[in-house]
Order: sequence, then structure tokens, then C-alpha cells
Amino acid sequence: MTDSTLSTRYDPKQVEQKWYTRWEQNGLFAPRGEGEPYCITIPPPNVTGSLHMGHALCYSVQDVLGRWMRMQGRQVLILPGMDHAGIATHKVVEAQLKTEGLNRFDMGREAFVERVWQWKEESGGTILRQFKRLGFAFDWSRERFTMDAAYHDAVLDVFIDWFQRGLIYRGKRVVNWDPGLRTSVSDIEMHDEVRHGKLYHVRYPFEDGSGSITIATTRPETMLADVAVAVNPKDARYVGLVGKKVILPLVRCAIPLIADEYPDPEFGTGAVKITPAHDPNDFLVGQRMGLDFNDPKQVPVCIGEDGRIHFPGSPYDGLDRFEARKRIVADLEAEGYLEKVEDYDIPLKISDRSGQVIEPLLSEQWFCSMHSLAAPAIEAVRSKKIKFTPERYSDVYLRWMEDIRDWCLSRQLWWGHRIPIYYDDECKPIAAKSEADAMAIAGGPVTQDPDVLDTWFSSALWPFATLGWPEKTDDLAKFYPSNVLVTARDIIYLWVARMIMDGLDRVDEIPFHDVYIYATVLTEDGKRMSKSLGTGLDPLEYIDSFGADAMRFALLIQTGHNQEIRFGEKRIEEARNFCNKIWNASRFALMHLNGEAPSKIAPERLEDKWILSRMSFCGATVEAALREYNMMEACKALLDFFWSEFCDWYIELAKHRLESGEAAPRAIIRNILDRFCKWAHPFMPHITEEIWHMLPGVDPDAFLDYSDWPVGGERDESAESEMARNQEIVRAIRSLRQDAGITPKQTLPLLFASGDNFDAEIVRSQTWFGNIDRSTPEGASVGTVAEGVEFKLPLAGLIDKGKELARLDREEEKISRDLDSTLRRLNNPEFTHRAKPEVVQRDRQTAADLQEKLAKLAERRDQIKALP
RNA sequence: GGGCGAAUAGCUCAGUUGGCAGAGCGCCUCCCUUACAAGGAGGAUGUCGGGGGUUCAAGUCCCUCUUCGCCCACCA
Repeated sequence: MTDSTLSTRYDPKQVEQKWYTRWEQNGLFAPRGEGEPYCITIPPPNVTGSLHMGHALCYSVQDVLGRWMRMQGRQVLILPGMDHAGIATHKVVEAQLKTEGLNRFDMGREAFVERVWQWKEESGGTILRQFKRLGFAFDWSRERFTMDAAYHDAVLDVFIDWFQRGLIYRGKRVVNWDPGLRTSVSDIEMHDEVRHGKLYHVRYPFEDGSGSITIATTRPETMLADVAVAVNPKDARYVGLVGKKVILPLVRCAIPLIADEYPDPEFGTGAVKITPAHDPNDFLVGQRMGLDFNDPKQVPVCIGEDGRIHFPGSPYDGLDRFEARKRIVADLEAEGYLEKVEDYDIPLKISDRSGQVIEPLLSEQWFCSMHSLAAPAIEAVRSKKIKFTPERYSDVYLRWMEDIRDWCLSRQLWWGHRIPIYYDDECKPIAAKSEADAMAIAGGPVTQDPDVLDTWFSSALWPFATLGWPEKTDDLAKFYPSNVLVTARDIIYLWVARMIMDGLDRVDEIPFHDVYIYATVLTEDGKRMSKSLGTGLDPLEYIDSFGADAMRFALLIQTGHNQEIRFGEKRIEEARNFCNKIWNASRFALMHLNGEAPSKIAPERLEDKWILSRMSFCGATVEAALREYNMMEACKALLDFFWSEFCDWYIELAKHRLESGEAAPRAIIRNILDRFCKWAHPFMPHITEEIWHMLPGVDPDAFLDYSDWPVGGERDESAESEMARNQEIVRAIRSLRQDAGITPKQTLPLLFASGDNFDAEIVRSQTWFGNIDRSTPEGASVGTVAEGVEFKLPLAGLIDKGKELARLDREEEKISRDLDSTLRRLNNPEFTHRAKPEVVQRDRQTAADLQEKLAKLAERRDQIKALP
């Protein structure tokens, strides 16, 4: 019995390493066979560092699905890769440079990009190691990066196509400018924040000397670029004044007082200064005024890309925008223009990328017109061609899509896909795949646009560019559309929506059938996990101390259709304990299997039939849960079955049968371990592979991923209910023993039973009695009634009369309460008439049982009282 | 302002079509019973956030309110 030498504690470290190496060496992760293809192109993590808990969950779910499908004979491709993550990576490397006293502008574009590639190798390597430690069976041979040469080609292809179709256009707009990173960012790359500030009331005198009009502003520094003052045409206070000119204080030039719908008469003074270059709303007013945004005289810009005042000749030139505000306010006050200052909570846009206050800034950018791309993508979700799980997210998606805005594509960065636009000597843009192509078209020298594309432009092609598109590859034909996208809810707009639009537009087919949005992993006390807050947890640390299987299971058992999960060390300890339980139960089983692999399962006793039925139920539950992407339910089914049913009952019942050499429990236990290993394998791949291979009869060269997925579902209802009765009885008698102060170790010779509607062997062995006698004991005894059978144990001399009576009281009280509520229902004719007959029948039975129990309790009370 | 989610045992959370409230952890008692003390047996614990309504019957369905989290929009 070599197996008994196995440690009583499961050691994940060596087991996990051993199997991962073997899986890789045997090429398990690439698609195999001729089964129906199943594909997931994993969300490529950013090469900005290392993976966190959210990643661990995200990819664990995908690994579960992949392994589950593989076991069902599908041809599975889980395609991994990483994202160059333009701004995010750019920022990481810029921060590194800063610590070295360098910056990208001194380095130059080429050297900087080279430096980022170095970082990409480093971060990518870390991430890959983490993936492998978590045990993911992804096809590393097909690993892709969003800046691979072929991928870049796909990006150019889409851009040029859309440019030629007029979907991509260049324009001067007020964009969200991040002065820290010196680039534009999109609408969805920033968040709102309210900060304490001031609302300044500034007097703008009329040119004709007839007094002044007062405007309210939170940003006096932008007045340098004011082009007008606007009032609402319905605002009675200003009727007749519109058309006058006002003098812009400090700048001392004349600007018009205009009427526009935009000012809200209720706010401030009802008069607004209009600065089209530094405010999106003012920009719209400027458009309505018919301004030429290319003419700096008509639309001046007073803040530069670095967030400093750019107003040559003024004393403010070169000042930081916040410093300039102070100076300008001071000057306005000194010159008597400042009417009043109020405290005011200013709603601001903060860049998600740098944390800087977004500066709305007029600049020339590339945009993508979204409406025509969105229409089919809306239809695909509305018609349920693409299904979201949980379903509520399809509404989130649709609402955003129906109100979609044009997308600012260009970023003033160096890390990313450079925009394939070349300008000829007349500054006419030409879209081309290379400089040579562009020159051929231009017939002369060209200059490439310096900007790069928003990183999501390339991410949007992920489901097909990774499969070789625009080439017509075998992979593309076989694996597109992929089956499911597993992702976080915060990138539904950024990524999911765009993949759907791109897929439908460029490949003419949805990119995936299902979208599963998993829960956000929070800390134990409900905080967002974040490195900067110090609340981030590193999965690798937990894997080191608890094992990858425990790590995965701990996350998966909390992941259903919920929106968030709280994760702490407690949860992973529980999962580790489960691994240990699996290990020890298997150890026990192996000690008794004697290396035999009994082929035929012959259920002989009630518990055999029961456990086989429960096993079947477990498999069916796991499968149904997986179909609905409900990891929690699947994990719970596995845990409950294995621990509470198989270990706590079946193994306990099987012990003495194994001792006496019975074949049936051996065969059944082996069968259960085999199936359990299979059903649990997607969730806990290493420990299940290890145990499965220890089972006698398992081909040492086989792997669970390519074994089979047993079908569950056949139930033996009568065995289940009969077993449940016996379990009830066992629990009642154990409780009785405990109450009587008898420890399990004290095996009592005799238990007396009043009937025989129970399985004597189950009850006797599980309540630790030598024998059961179907008569009434003489002398003092304690007893209990369970499932209509009365059990007594003789306790002459041991019984504490007072205690026993108190116990009977408690029991009686509880039964009476139950009986009362049941009778109340039954005595209500409305209930008996209207409720479903089976419900009424069940209640009648319950009432009868309770009454009988009560009678027996009364009888017992008399007996006890009669004792000396 | 609009939308989504959450509120159930001390904590973290399950609760499928309405039919007598569950698990894990924690707590109490007992047990190192030859697979496992990272374990076993037993036990205590609930105005299911508040208030209405529908129903014979509501944690579950409807209305409403409160608190928390998230998303979207707007704001001089």
C-alpha cells in the first residue's frame, strides 16, 4: 500500500509544477481533433506590469470553459496575447524615465519607442509566467501582441478602409486634453470629480461706456481667449443689450454680446463668457456664431498643450494655468472688474490616465464617425445574436450605443500604431500602408502624421486580427466568430462595443456569440483593489502559500451573475481546505482500492444507490451551471457533493464494508473519484489530474483534458428520499447521544427501536451502536422520535432526570410551534380549497407526524417522571 | 437628473417557477474515532432594510421610501 505513504497534507507546489510542465510538453493547449471548434480570444492584458486578482478571475473563467469544452471533444482554441496599451504603457515608461532624470522629448521618438519595447518584453514575460502559474491551458504557440507586424497590418487595413469610406475625418475640435501626458484622450477615458473652488463674477464694461455686464466663471484664466459674452434670448434682463460690444478686461479688446440658447438664466448672472477654444459648450456656441476655427484671430487659444498660458505679450504668458488664475483674479480685482467671489463646487473632468484635470483644448485631431458602424452592432445585440450574461448588461450596451458620439482617434504619443496618413507638399492627407505607397500616390515627398491611434482602435480588431485577418487563414475560417468574450464591465464601451462594430463591419460577422461580464473583485471591506491605494492583492503570493487550484476555486466559487465579490484570505483558506479534503479522501480510497480497477458498478445497498444518484445530480448541476456561466453554482455543487455527501456519509458508511472486502463500495468509490476528477478538473486542473492518475486503471499517458465529460442526470428518487430519512434518524440519535453526554467513542451495545422503517445498518453504524433491538428497554432510558420511529437508549443510573425533562420540554415546544402553524393553515378553508393539492397533502402528513411525535414525547415524559 | 446593482445569522454570501429560511467562516459543547484537527459530531443565532399592496400563502410578485456601491448625462 504505497499510497498510505502520501502526505496527509496536499502539497500543491510540486504537483502543479509537475503537471503544467507535462501538459506543455505534450502540446495539450493547441486545438486538437476534428470536433466542433470552440474559441476564445482572451482579453489581452496590458503590458503595464503584472496581473491582479481581477485578471486571475477573468482568465480562470476562460480556462474553465476551455478545459470543459476540450473534455467534450471540441476543438478548442484559447488564444492568448497582450495589448500594447498605448497611454498606459507610455505612462509607465515615462515614469521610469523620470526617475532616471530623463524625458521622452530629450530622448527622441525612436529611442523612446525602443525603450518601451524593452519594457514590453519585461512586463510580458512576467505576465506569461503568472498565466502559467495559474495553470492556464492557453495556446501559447498562437500568442499575439497588438503591435505584431501582421497585427499592425490589420490595423492599417481598417483605418485606410474607413478613411476611404469617409468614416474617418480630421477636424479642429475641443478635445479632452491631458496636459500631463500631453495628448488627447477620449470621452470614456476620464471621470468626474467635484472639487472646491470659486465662482468669480467679473464685470465686462460696454464699449460705449453705458455701464457693464457681469459674467460668472470658474475659469477666469481662459478669458484671454474669450470671443463673446452670451445671454439667453429669453432673459428679460438683457433684452435690448444684445448686439452691443463689451470690452474684455485685461486684454482690452472689444467682443460682441450675443444671444444664444446655451446660457441658463437661472445660473449666475445669466451672462456667460464664450471661450470656444477651451470649453466644449462654448465651442458649440462658436460654431453657431459661424467662427472659423482655423483662424486664431477669430478663435484664439490661450492655453498650450503643456497646460501653461500661451499668450505672447501678456504678463501671464508661460504661467501654469492654475497660477495664471490667481494672477488674473488679482489683476481683475486691482482694476475693479471683480464684482464678487463665491465658494463653489466645481465639477471637473479628471484624466483616468494621469489624474490631471482635463483641459478642454481646441486642436486638430482624427475622428471616427460612429453612427453607421453602430447601427448593425445595435441590431446584433437587440436581436440576441450576441447575448450578454448577465442579461442586464445588454441594456447598458444598447443605451450607450444608441447615443454614440464620434470617436477621437488620434493620440499625441509615440507608443502605438502610427496613423497611416501622409501629407503631400500641399498638406493633403493620403492614407497608405507605407511611405512608399503614399509617395507613389502623391508623386512626391510626403510626411507622416506624427500621432498614434487610440489603443482601443487596435484592440477592437482582436477577435479577428489574432486569427490572421485580413488574410483568409484557416484559423479565421475555423474559429471566427469566437464563442464567448469574458470580460469586465468597465470596458463594455471601450472595447466590447468596438469589437462588435469592427467585426460586423470588416468581417461581416459578429466577433463572438456570448459576452460574459464577470464580477469586480473588491477587497474584503468592499474597496476597489488598486495598486496605488495599496489594496491590490497579488495572486502569485496566494498561489505560493495556498496553491493555484485553491486560488482559482476561491475566486470561482464566489462568481455567479453578481456584480462584485469581496475577496480575502479567508476565502482562499476555505478553498485550500477543500483541496486538502479531496486529497485525503482520495488517499483513503487509494489505500483500499489495492490497485484494482473494478469495472462494473453494482449498487447493492441503499447508500450505493443514493450516492450514485447524488453524483449524477452533481454532474448535471455543474454542467447546467457552466452553460449559464455560473461558476459559483458549479463550484458549490462540486464542494457539497464531495464533502457533505461523499466524504461525510458515503465514505463513513463504506468503511466497514471495505474492511470486510466488499467489492461494491470499492467500485463505487473509484467511479466517483473518476467522475469527480473530471467534473472538477476545469476548476482545479492540477489536483484533479494528480489524483486521477493515481486511480488504478488510468492510462498514464492520458490527460483529463482529453478524457471525457461524463453526463450526469440519472436520479434514483426513492433511494434519495429513503436515504434522507435515515440521515434524519442518524442525526436525531447523534443529537440524543450528545445530550445524554455520551461521546462517540463510547460505543454502546444496544439501541432500541420501536419500528423498522429504517435501514438498521446505516443507523447502527453511524450512531455508534453495537446492535439494534426492536423492543422496549427495561428501566430508565432516553429517547427520541425521528421519521416516525422511536429510539431509546437504556441509561439506568446515568440519567439526569431534570436535564432530560428540560430537553423534552424544548423538543416539545418546537414541535408544538410547528404543529400550530401547520394546523392553522389546514384549518383555513381558503388554503385547503385553493392551494395545490400536493401542498395540502404534504401539510396533512406533516401535521400527523408532528402529532404522533408529540404523543410519544408525552409518553416519555410520564416514564421519566415515574423514575425514582 | 437618468439607469443598474446591493440590503437575508456576528462576518461573507446562496436562495431556481410564491409553499414551514440555508451554506461557509466565526461562536458554544464534545471528540487527536486507524483519510483528513487545514478534521469529525452536536448546538445556538434571523422583526429576510422600512412601509403599503396582490395572494389561501411573499425573502420571492407589484408600489413606495431609506441606506450603500457602480454607470451615464449636465453644470458658467
